[in-house]
Amino acid sequence: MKSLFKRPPRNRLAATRRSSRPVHTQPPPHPSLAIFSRLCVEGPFPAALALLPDLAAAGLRADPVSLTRLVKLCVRHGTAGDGRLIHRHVEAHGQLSHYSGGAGGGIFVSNSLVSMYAKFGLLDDALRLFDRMPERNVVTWTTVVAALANADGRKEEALRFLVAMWRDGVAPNAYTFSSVLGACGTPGVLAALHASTVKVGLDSDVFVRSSLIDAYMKLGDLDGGRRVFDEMVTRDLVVWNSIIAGFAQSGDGVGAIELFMRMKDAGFSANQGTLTSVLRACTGMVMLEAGRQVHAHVLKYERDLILHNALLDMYCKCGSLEDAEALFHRMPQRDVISWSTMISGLAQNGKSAEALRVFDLMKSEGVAPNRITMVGVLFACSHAGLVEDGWYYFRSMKKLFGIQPEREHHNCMVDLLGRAGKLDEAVEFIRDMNLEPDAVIWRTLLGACRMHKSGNLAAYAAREILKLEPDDQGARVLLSNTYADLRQWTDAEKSWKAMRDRGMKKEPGRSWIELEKHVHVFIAGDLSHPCSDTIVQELNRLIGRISALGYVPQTEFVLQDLAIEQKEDLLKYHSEKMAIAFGTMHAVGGKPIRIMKNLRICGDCHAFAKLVSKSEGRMIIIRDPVRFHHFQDGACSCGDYW
DNA sequence: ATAGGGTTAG
Repeated sequence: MKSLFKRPPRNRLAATRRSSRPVHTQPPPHPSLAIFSRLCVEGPFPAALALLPDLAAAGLRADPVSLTRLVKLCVRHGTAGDGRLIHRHVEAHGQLSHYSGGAGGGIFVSNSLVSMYAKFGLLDDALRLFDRMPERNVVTWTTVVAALANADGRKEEALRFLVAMWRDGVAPNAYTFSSVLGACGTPGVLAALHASTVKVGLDSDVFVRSSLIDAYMKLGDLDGGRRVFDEMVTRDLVVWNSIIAGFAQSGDGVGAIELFMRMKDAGFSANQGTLTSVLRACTGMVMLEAGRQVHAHVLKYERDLILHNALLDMYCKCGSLEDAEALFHRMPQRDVISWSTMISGLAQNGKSAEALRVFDLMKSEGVAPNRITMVGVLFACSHAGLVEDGWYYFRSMKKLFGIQPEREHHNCMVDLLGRAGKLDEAVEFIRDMNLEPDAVIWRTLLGACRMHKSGNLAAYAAREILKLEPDDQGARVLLSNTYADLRQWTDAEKSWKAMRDRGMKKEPGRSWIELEKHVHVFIAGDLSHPCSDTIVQELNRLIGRISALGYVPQTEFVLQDLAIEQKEDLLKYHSEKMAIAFGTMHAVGGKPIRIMKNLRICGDCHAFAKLVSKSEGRMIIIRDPVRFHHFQDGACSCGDYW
């Protein structure tokens, strides 16, 4: 150590040759600085922090290594105030340039301060310091780019900073690319950035790859993500997690689970992130049994809230409220998402009163609701016909919780009023709201009109939808049928022609059912399932049994112009009926039959399921895109109100 | 001194 402070013997060749680095002359540090440095290494750290203002007042500069170490400690302990204190020392007497210049490791200090501000979410402070720095290197730029890419609503800025750094002559590295790829808002930008990574030879970096996969998937380009994944030779766990998450999030639960199996074959074991995505895949496919298996692995991670929330949601969306509630009460911590999940889960499963009780409990525990919580609360009101409560929550959410009602909340209100048969009020609500109504709102109104058989208003809503989305086939079909019902044949003919001209095809109804951890898909009118013959036999048997209970096919649910026999045939092979028949054929023990479908259940299938639950003495649970139907002993949890 | 993957609604 001592030699550091001695001038090197200039005239002795051996000595100069031995040291490859130039040796600087340095005076011994001021005693206060020496104490400060020691405190930064050995602690107590508050004492080191307390010393900073005195050092600055005495015009003394703390050494960069110690300061950087202190900044890191502030980040670790979450003490942003202390971070600011260090920043003040750095800026005292105009010394910022010393702590952000290239030589002597000074820039490490400023970079760590920028990073500190970013980690505390104090982005504007980070940017202010960034602007004041006389020099910036790739780390400085990357820190800011990453912070902007991760903050919501500032993705374009992240891209602008990337361009600016490029122009400033600082080349992005793998850190920069892996951060900025998440900020791509369009396929074009992503393609350009992907090309850049190739050009600078960084596209084989695993961090860059996993970000690429994630970016493609988030933009809905599953094939793009898959291509990057397939091209990889060495994958790590995060890469696997990225692709699995991408599939799970885009609704391909089967694909996600297949990849998960491959991941295990490749010798990786799941971590919390993997399990969360696998649970989401199970949730999407209503794979309760598979989800339960995952639950066994979740037990190791008792403190992981995200994972537990995913598990909770899986039980809710698989219609198993007993499991959901048991888990909810056992969870060591609960955050807004846990509460929101439970509230929506109860509401969707027809337990609105309980959902509102849980909401009260949430408030009494001091957890602040967010806008998604309020969607669940309003949903609960609307599906229980609690018009007054709904109005109350809608009107007071701003004042009570500081949440401004947005589009989704207005939509809930239209649903609330419409469902309750207050169609005029719903229309009035749409007219008076401060937002321009979109197709979603009109579709909600349309649903209410159908429920309450209000033909004229339905046609009005359908026309509004078609103004905004001319290809909405549901609205088009409904409009044609309304005209037909009203015997307005010219209009009906015009509407049918419009459909033919657009070559519109109805999205086929699909139902999924899990059997022994495999998912079987049924498509309306498609008899290509390997067991189709026996399924048709079983369907006939069920129809025979429920006919005795009064079942008559309700052909008005076929929105096509066909002969009655053809309509009956179409009805008979609705996907959920086939799935129910498949379920009753393979029924074991007293387990409910669980089915998920992509469209909302039609009135005929609803009646069918109710009667089958009675004739077969078995519970049937059907999840449609919006809510659940628990059929038991001839009745449904939705109270025939959906 | 800088980086990638996971949860609620519609």
